[in-house]
Amino acid sequence: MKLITRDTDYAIRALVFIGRSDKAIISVSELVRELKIPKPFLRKILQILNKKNLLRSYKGNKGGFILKKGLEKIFLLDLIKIFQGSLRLNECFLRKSICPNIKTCLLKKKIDKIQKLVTSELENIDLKSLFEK
Amino acid sequence: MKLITRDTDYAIRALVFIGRSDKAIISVSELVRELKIPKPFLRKILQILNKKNLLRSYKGNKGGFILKKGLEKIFLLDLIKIFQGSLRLNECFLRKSICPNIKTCLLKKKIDKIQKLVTSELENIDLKSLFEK
DNA sequence: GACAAATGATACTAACATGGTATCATTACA
DNA sequence: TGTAATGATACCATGTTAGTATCATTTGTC
Repeated sequence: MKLITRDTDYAIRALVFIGRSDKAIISVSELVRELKIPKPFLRKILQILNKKNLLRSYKGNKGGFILKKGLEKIFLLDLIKIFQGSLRLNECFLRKSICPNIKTCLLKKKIDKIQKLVTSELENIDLKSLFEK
Repeated sequence: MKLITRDTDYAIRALVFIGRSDKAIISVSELVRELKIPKPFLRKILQILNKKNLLRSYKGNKGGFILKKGLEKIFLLDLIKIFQGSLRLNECFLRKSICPNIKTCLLKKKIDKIQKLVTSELENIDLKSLFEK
């Protein structure tokens, strides 16, 4: 089981690189040189981040991306939601018709508790904290 | 992201049913009637549980399975390990040659902490606790 | 002993998710 | 006007999950 998939991971690294750079605009080509991520894949990821309002893009020659908000305002949970869908650890496999106690199912409740734990951790990790001790 | 896959889920339900039954031996056919799980799939799951020493099997007519240890001694983490491999939330995607700070990577450390949290929860949930308030 | 009903072993398959490519259109700086 | 960038979108490869199919073996019951 993975908590973070590859696209989320790449997104983190790209955002952190952009945020820490002193250049105004960073292009995908530049990111690829630094981060060794396949270019078309990274492009796709940045396009998504652009649509989700974490980046702003500039088209045309000398174009690229800038952060739309500070790294300290971007949280791991945001990125996981974007690339992996909302965190729902507690989905039940048995339909209501089969499992009569879906409302009271203790397994569901216990997993729900774990999910709350994980979520509360992830929503407090911002990207800035990933490179500052 | 799923914390528990379908085979783990089915295994839980089958084990709990066997453990709560007052019959001596439970066959797959019986379980299928009660739990509405596809028979060949459930057979495969029980064969694995047998090999992993959670069940003991009896072949032949009137055969079936019994628990090899009490439900209070079977923990969620055991089953997750059997069907989903060991829980490793913190695997890193970038090779050492690319990511120089693999040893000090803060992301890895933070996810490691979450993994410890989740593990310590899962290893304390036994199957008996799933139907006793 | 024969039959039926069970598990053991194992190979196969279908569907979905993940990780990535490829291509063409559009934009904008120099 | 050329070139280097992003936008949009369709496609593809691989792995994992979920499930089937089949044949062999065992064992209780008549």
